[in-house]
Amino acid sequence: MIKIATIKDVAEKAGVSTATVSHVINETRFVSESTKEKVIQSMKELNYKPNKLASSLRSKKSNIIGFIVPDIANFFFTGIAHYIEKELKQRGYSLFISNSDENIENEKQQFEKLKAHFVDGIIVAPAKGDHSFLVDMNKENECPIVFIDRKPDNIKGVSILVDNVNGSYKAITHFIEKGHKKIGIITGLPGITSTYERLEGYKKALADNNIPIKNGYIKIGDSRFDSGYKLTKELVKNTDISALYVTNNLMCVGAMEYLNDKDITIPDDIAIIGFDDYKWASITNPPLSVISQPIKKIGESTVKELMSLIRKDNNKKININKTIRMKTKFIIRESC
Amino acid sequence: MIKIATIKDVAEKAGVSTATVSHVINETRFVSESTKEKVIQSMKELNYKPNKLASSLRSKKSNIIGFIVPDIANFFFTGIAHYIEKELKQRGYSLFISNSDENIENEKQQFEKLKAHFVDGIIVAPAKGDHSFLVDMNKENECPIVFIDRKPDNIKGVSILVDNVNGSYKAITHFIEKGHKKIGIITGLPGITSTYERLEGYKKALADNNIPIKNGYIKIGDSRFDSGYKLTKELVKNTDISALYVTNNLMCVGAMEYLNDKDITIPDDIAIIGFDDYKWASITNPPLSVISQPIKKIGESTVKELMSLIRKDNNKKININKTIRMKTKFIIRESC
DNA sequence: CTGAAAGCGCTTACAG
DNA sequence: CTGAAAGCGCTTACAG
Repeated sequence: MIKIATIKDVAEKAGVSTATVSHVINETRFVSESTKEKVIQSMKELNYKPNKLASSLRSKKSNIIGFIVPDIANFFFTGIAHYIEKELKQRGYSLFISNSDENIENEKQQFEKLKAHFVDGIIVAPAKGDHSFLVDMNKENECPIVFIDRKPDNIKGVSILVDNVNGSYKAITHFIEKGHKKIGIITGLPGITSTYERLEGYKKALADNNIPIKNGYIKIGDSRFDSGYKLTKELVKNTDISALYVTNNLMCVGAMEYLNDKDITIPDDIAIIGFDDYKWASITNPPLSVISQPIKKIGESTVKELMSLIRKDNNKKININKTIRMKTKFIIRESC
Repeated sequence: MIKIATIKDVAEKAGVSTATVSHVINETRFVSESTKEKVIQSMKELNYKPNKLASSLRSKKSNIIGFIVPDIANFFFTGIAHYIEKELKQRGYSLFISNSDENIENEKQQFEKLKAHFVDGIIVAPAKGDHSFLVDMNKENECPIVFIDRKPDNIKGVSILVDNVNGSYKAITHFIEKGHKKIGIITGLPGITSTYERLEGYKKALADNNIPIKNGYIKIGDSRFDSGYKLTKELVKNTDISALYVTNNLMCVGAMEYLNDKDITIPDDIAIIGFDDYKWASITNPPLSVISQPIKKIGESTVKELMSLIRKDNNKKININKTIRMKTKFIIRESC
């Protein structure tokens, strides 16, 4: 274990002060060419790497952005993460992703950990639950936050969401146009804005077409594969639905698996529309129609908003309340 | 922006030294009940949260583990990440995931960033390229590393891999038993051990069955959807294969999409076997046969090995060289 | 054009 | 049983 070089070592070797070394590294004040050269030379010889931790401790900046996802195994979030990371990199930031597992306690811990490391901003798809801890946090230690996919109740902030109501509306209207009247829905976790909104769109489309809303057709899932399977089974056994709308990708796979298992033909016996598009949605049996979210645009827009928050001075940030809605697209394949 | 409480504030309020507060927090030496109570009370009143950054700077420990994945949008890695995070959490660690995008320069940067934040260990699926920077890094600043999925050339360390050769062997043998002799393969990125090994298994199975290896049947991909599509097209147009083995999940989706697009029936016209199992592999047209990796076990085993490295004293770590091979499973569905 | 020095918020030998 | 103080490796007003 060789001693690792510090800024002091570099300063001594170059015969300058640590201040000068620091300014050479960060380009934070003018340094004459000749001393600059000496410093750079010394850094090379010592193989010096600035310790970011110490630097963050002092400057309260890290060039790191945190992204708290509710499910690291959900393609939707990792797809967005991919684009966020790309955008961030261009601007000199790194992205650290962590997984709350849809648990507000985990999420809170991760917020604290991230803040303790002086991340310059946090992107979060908030789990269900009371987020009032955020206002306390931000009182003490301002850190820009952007909400994504959903937003917490009663908390101001900027959110990048999708036109969930309209997305559902398009799907259900399509079913109706095809003659369906008995349309089931499997929603995501309750207590999340996107769940609520997607259900709203379903109800609105039915109401606008004078089709009564039947509670038996509405199933509340947990966004995982298994509940998609199980709830589809319940709908098939207990109701006479001819169409099914599943508002989350993993549950939709579960739904299709059940229908395939039971040799229920899609779309002839039951038509189906899912949420979120993926490469594999084209090769399912039959190819799946979906309401698709613009993950690239979501990623880009998220970074853009975050950057503008980071650049603003602290006083202005607290009261920003802004919701951006991105457009969903209805991709019709063969399942409906 | 309220002033955030520090350990000094707590110490003053409680009428003790910062040393005592620190020891109460970390339980690092005995503190009498009465003073302990005073300290805890003061912490509560001030809503004190220890600054982990400062603590890490001093103690060189963070309770954070870094995970560098080569593709954040690949279900295989995020599936593993899910289990790693779960295991780590039980042991009091947090997981920060970052994405190298199969680029060694990115990976190196992320290593540095992670180390600069005194992560207690790093898990990495190394990108293609020269990893000698790792030995320099570890000379200066020892940090346990576990390699996963692949391992870098000429670098000692512990690796959690899968029996790739055998996995391929099983797939190809199955094809041969079904009467196939013209078997194509699409591999992942060159320069990665798993790619090499999976190709080896393919060649070995052919050789053991006295089937000549034809270079025209071997296509080198880049692990992404598009190359799966494109290379399948090339194989179909330029060769007479009756079976296709795709050694990566995203490329396999591309391959199936091409075959479906061209109405080439699976498995009658061309049989297909993929790598990695997913929920959606059961609902493709037809359901996909795959060589499945035990992602849960991989995650668990990775954390176990990492923990034992963290606990060992530094001198012993450097020379550890150990490879663990997990078993793949051949899941036969209807595509072969 | 550059330096001396305080300070970020902790931990930890040393001392009693 | 506890404290005074050095120090982790940086940044940054202040001063000249």
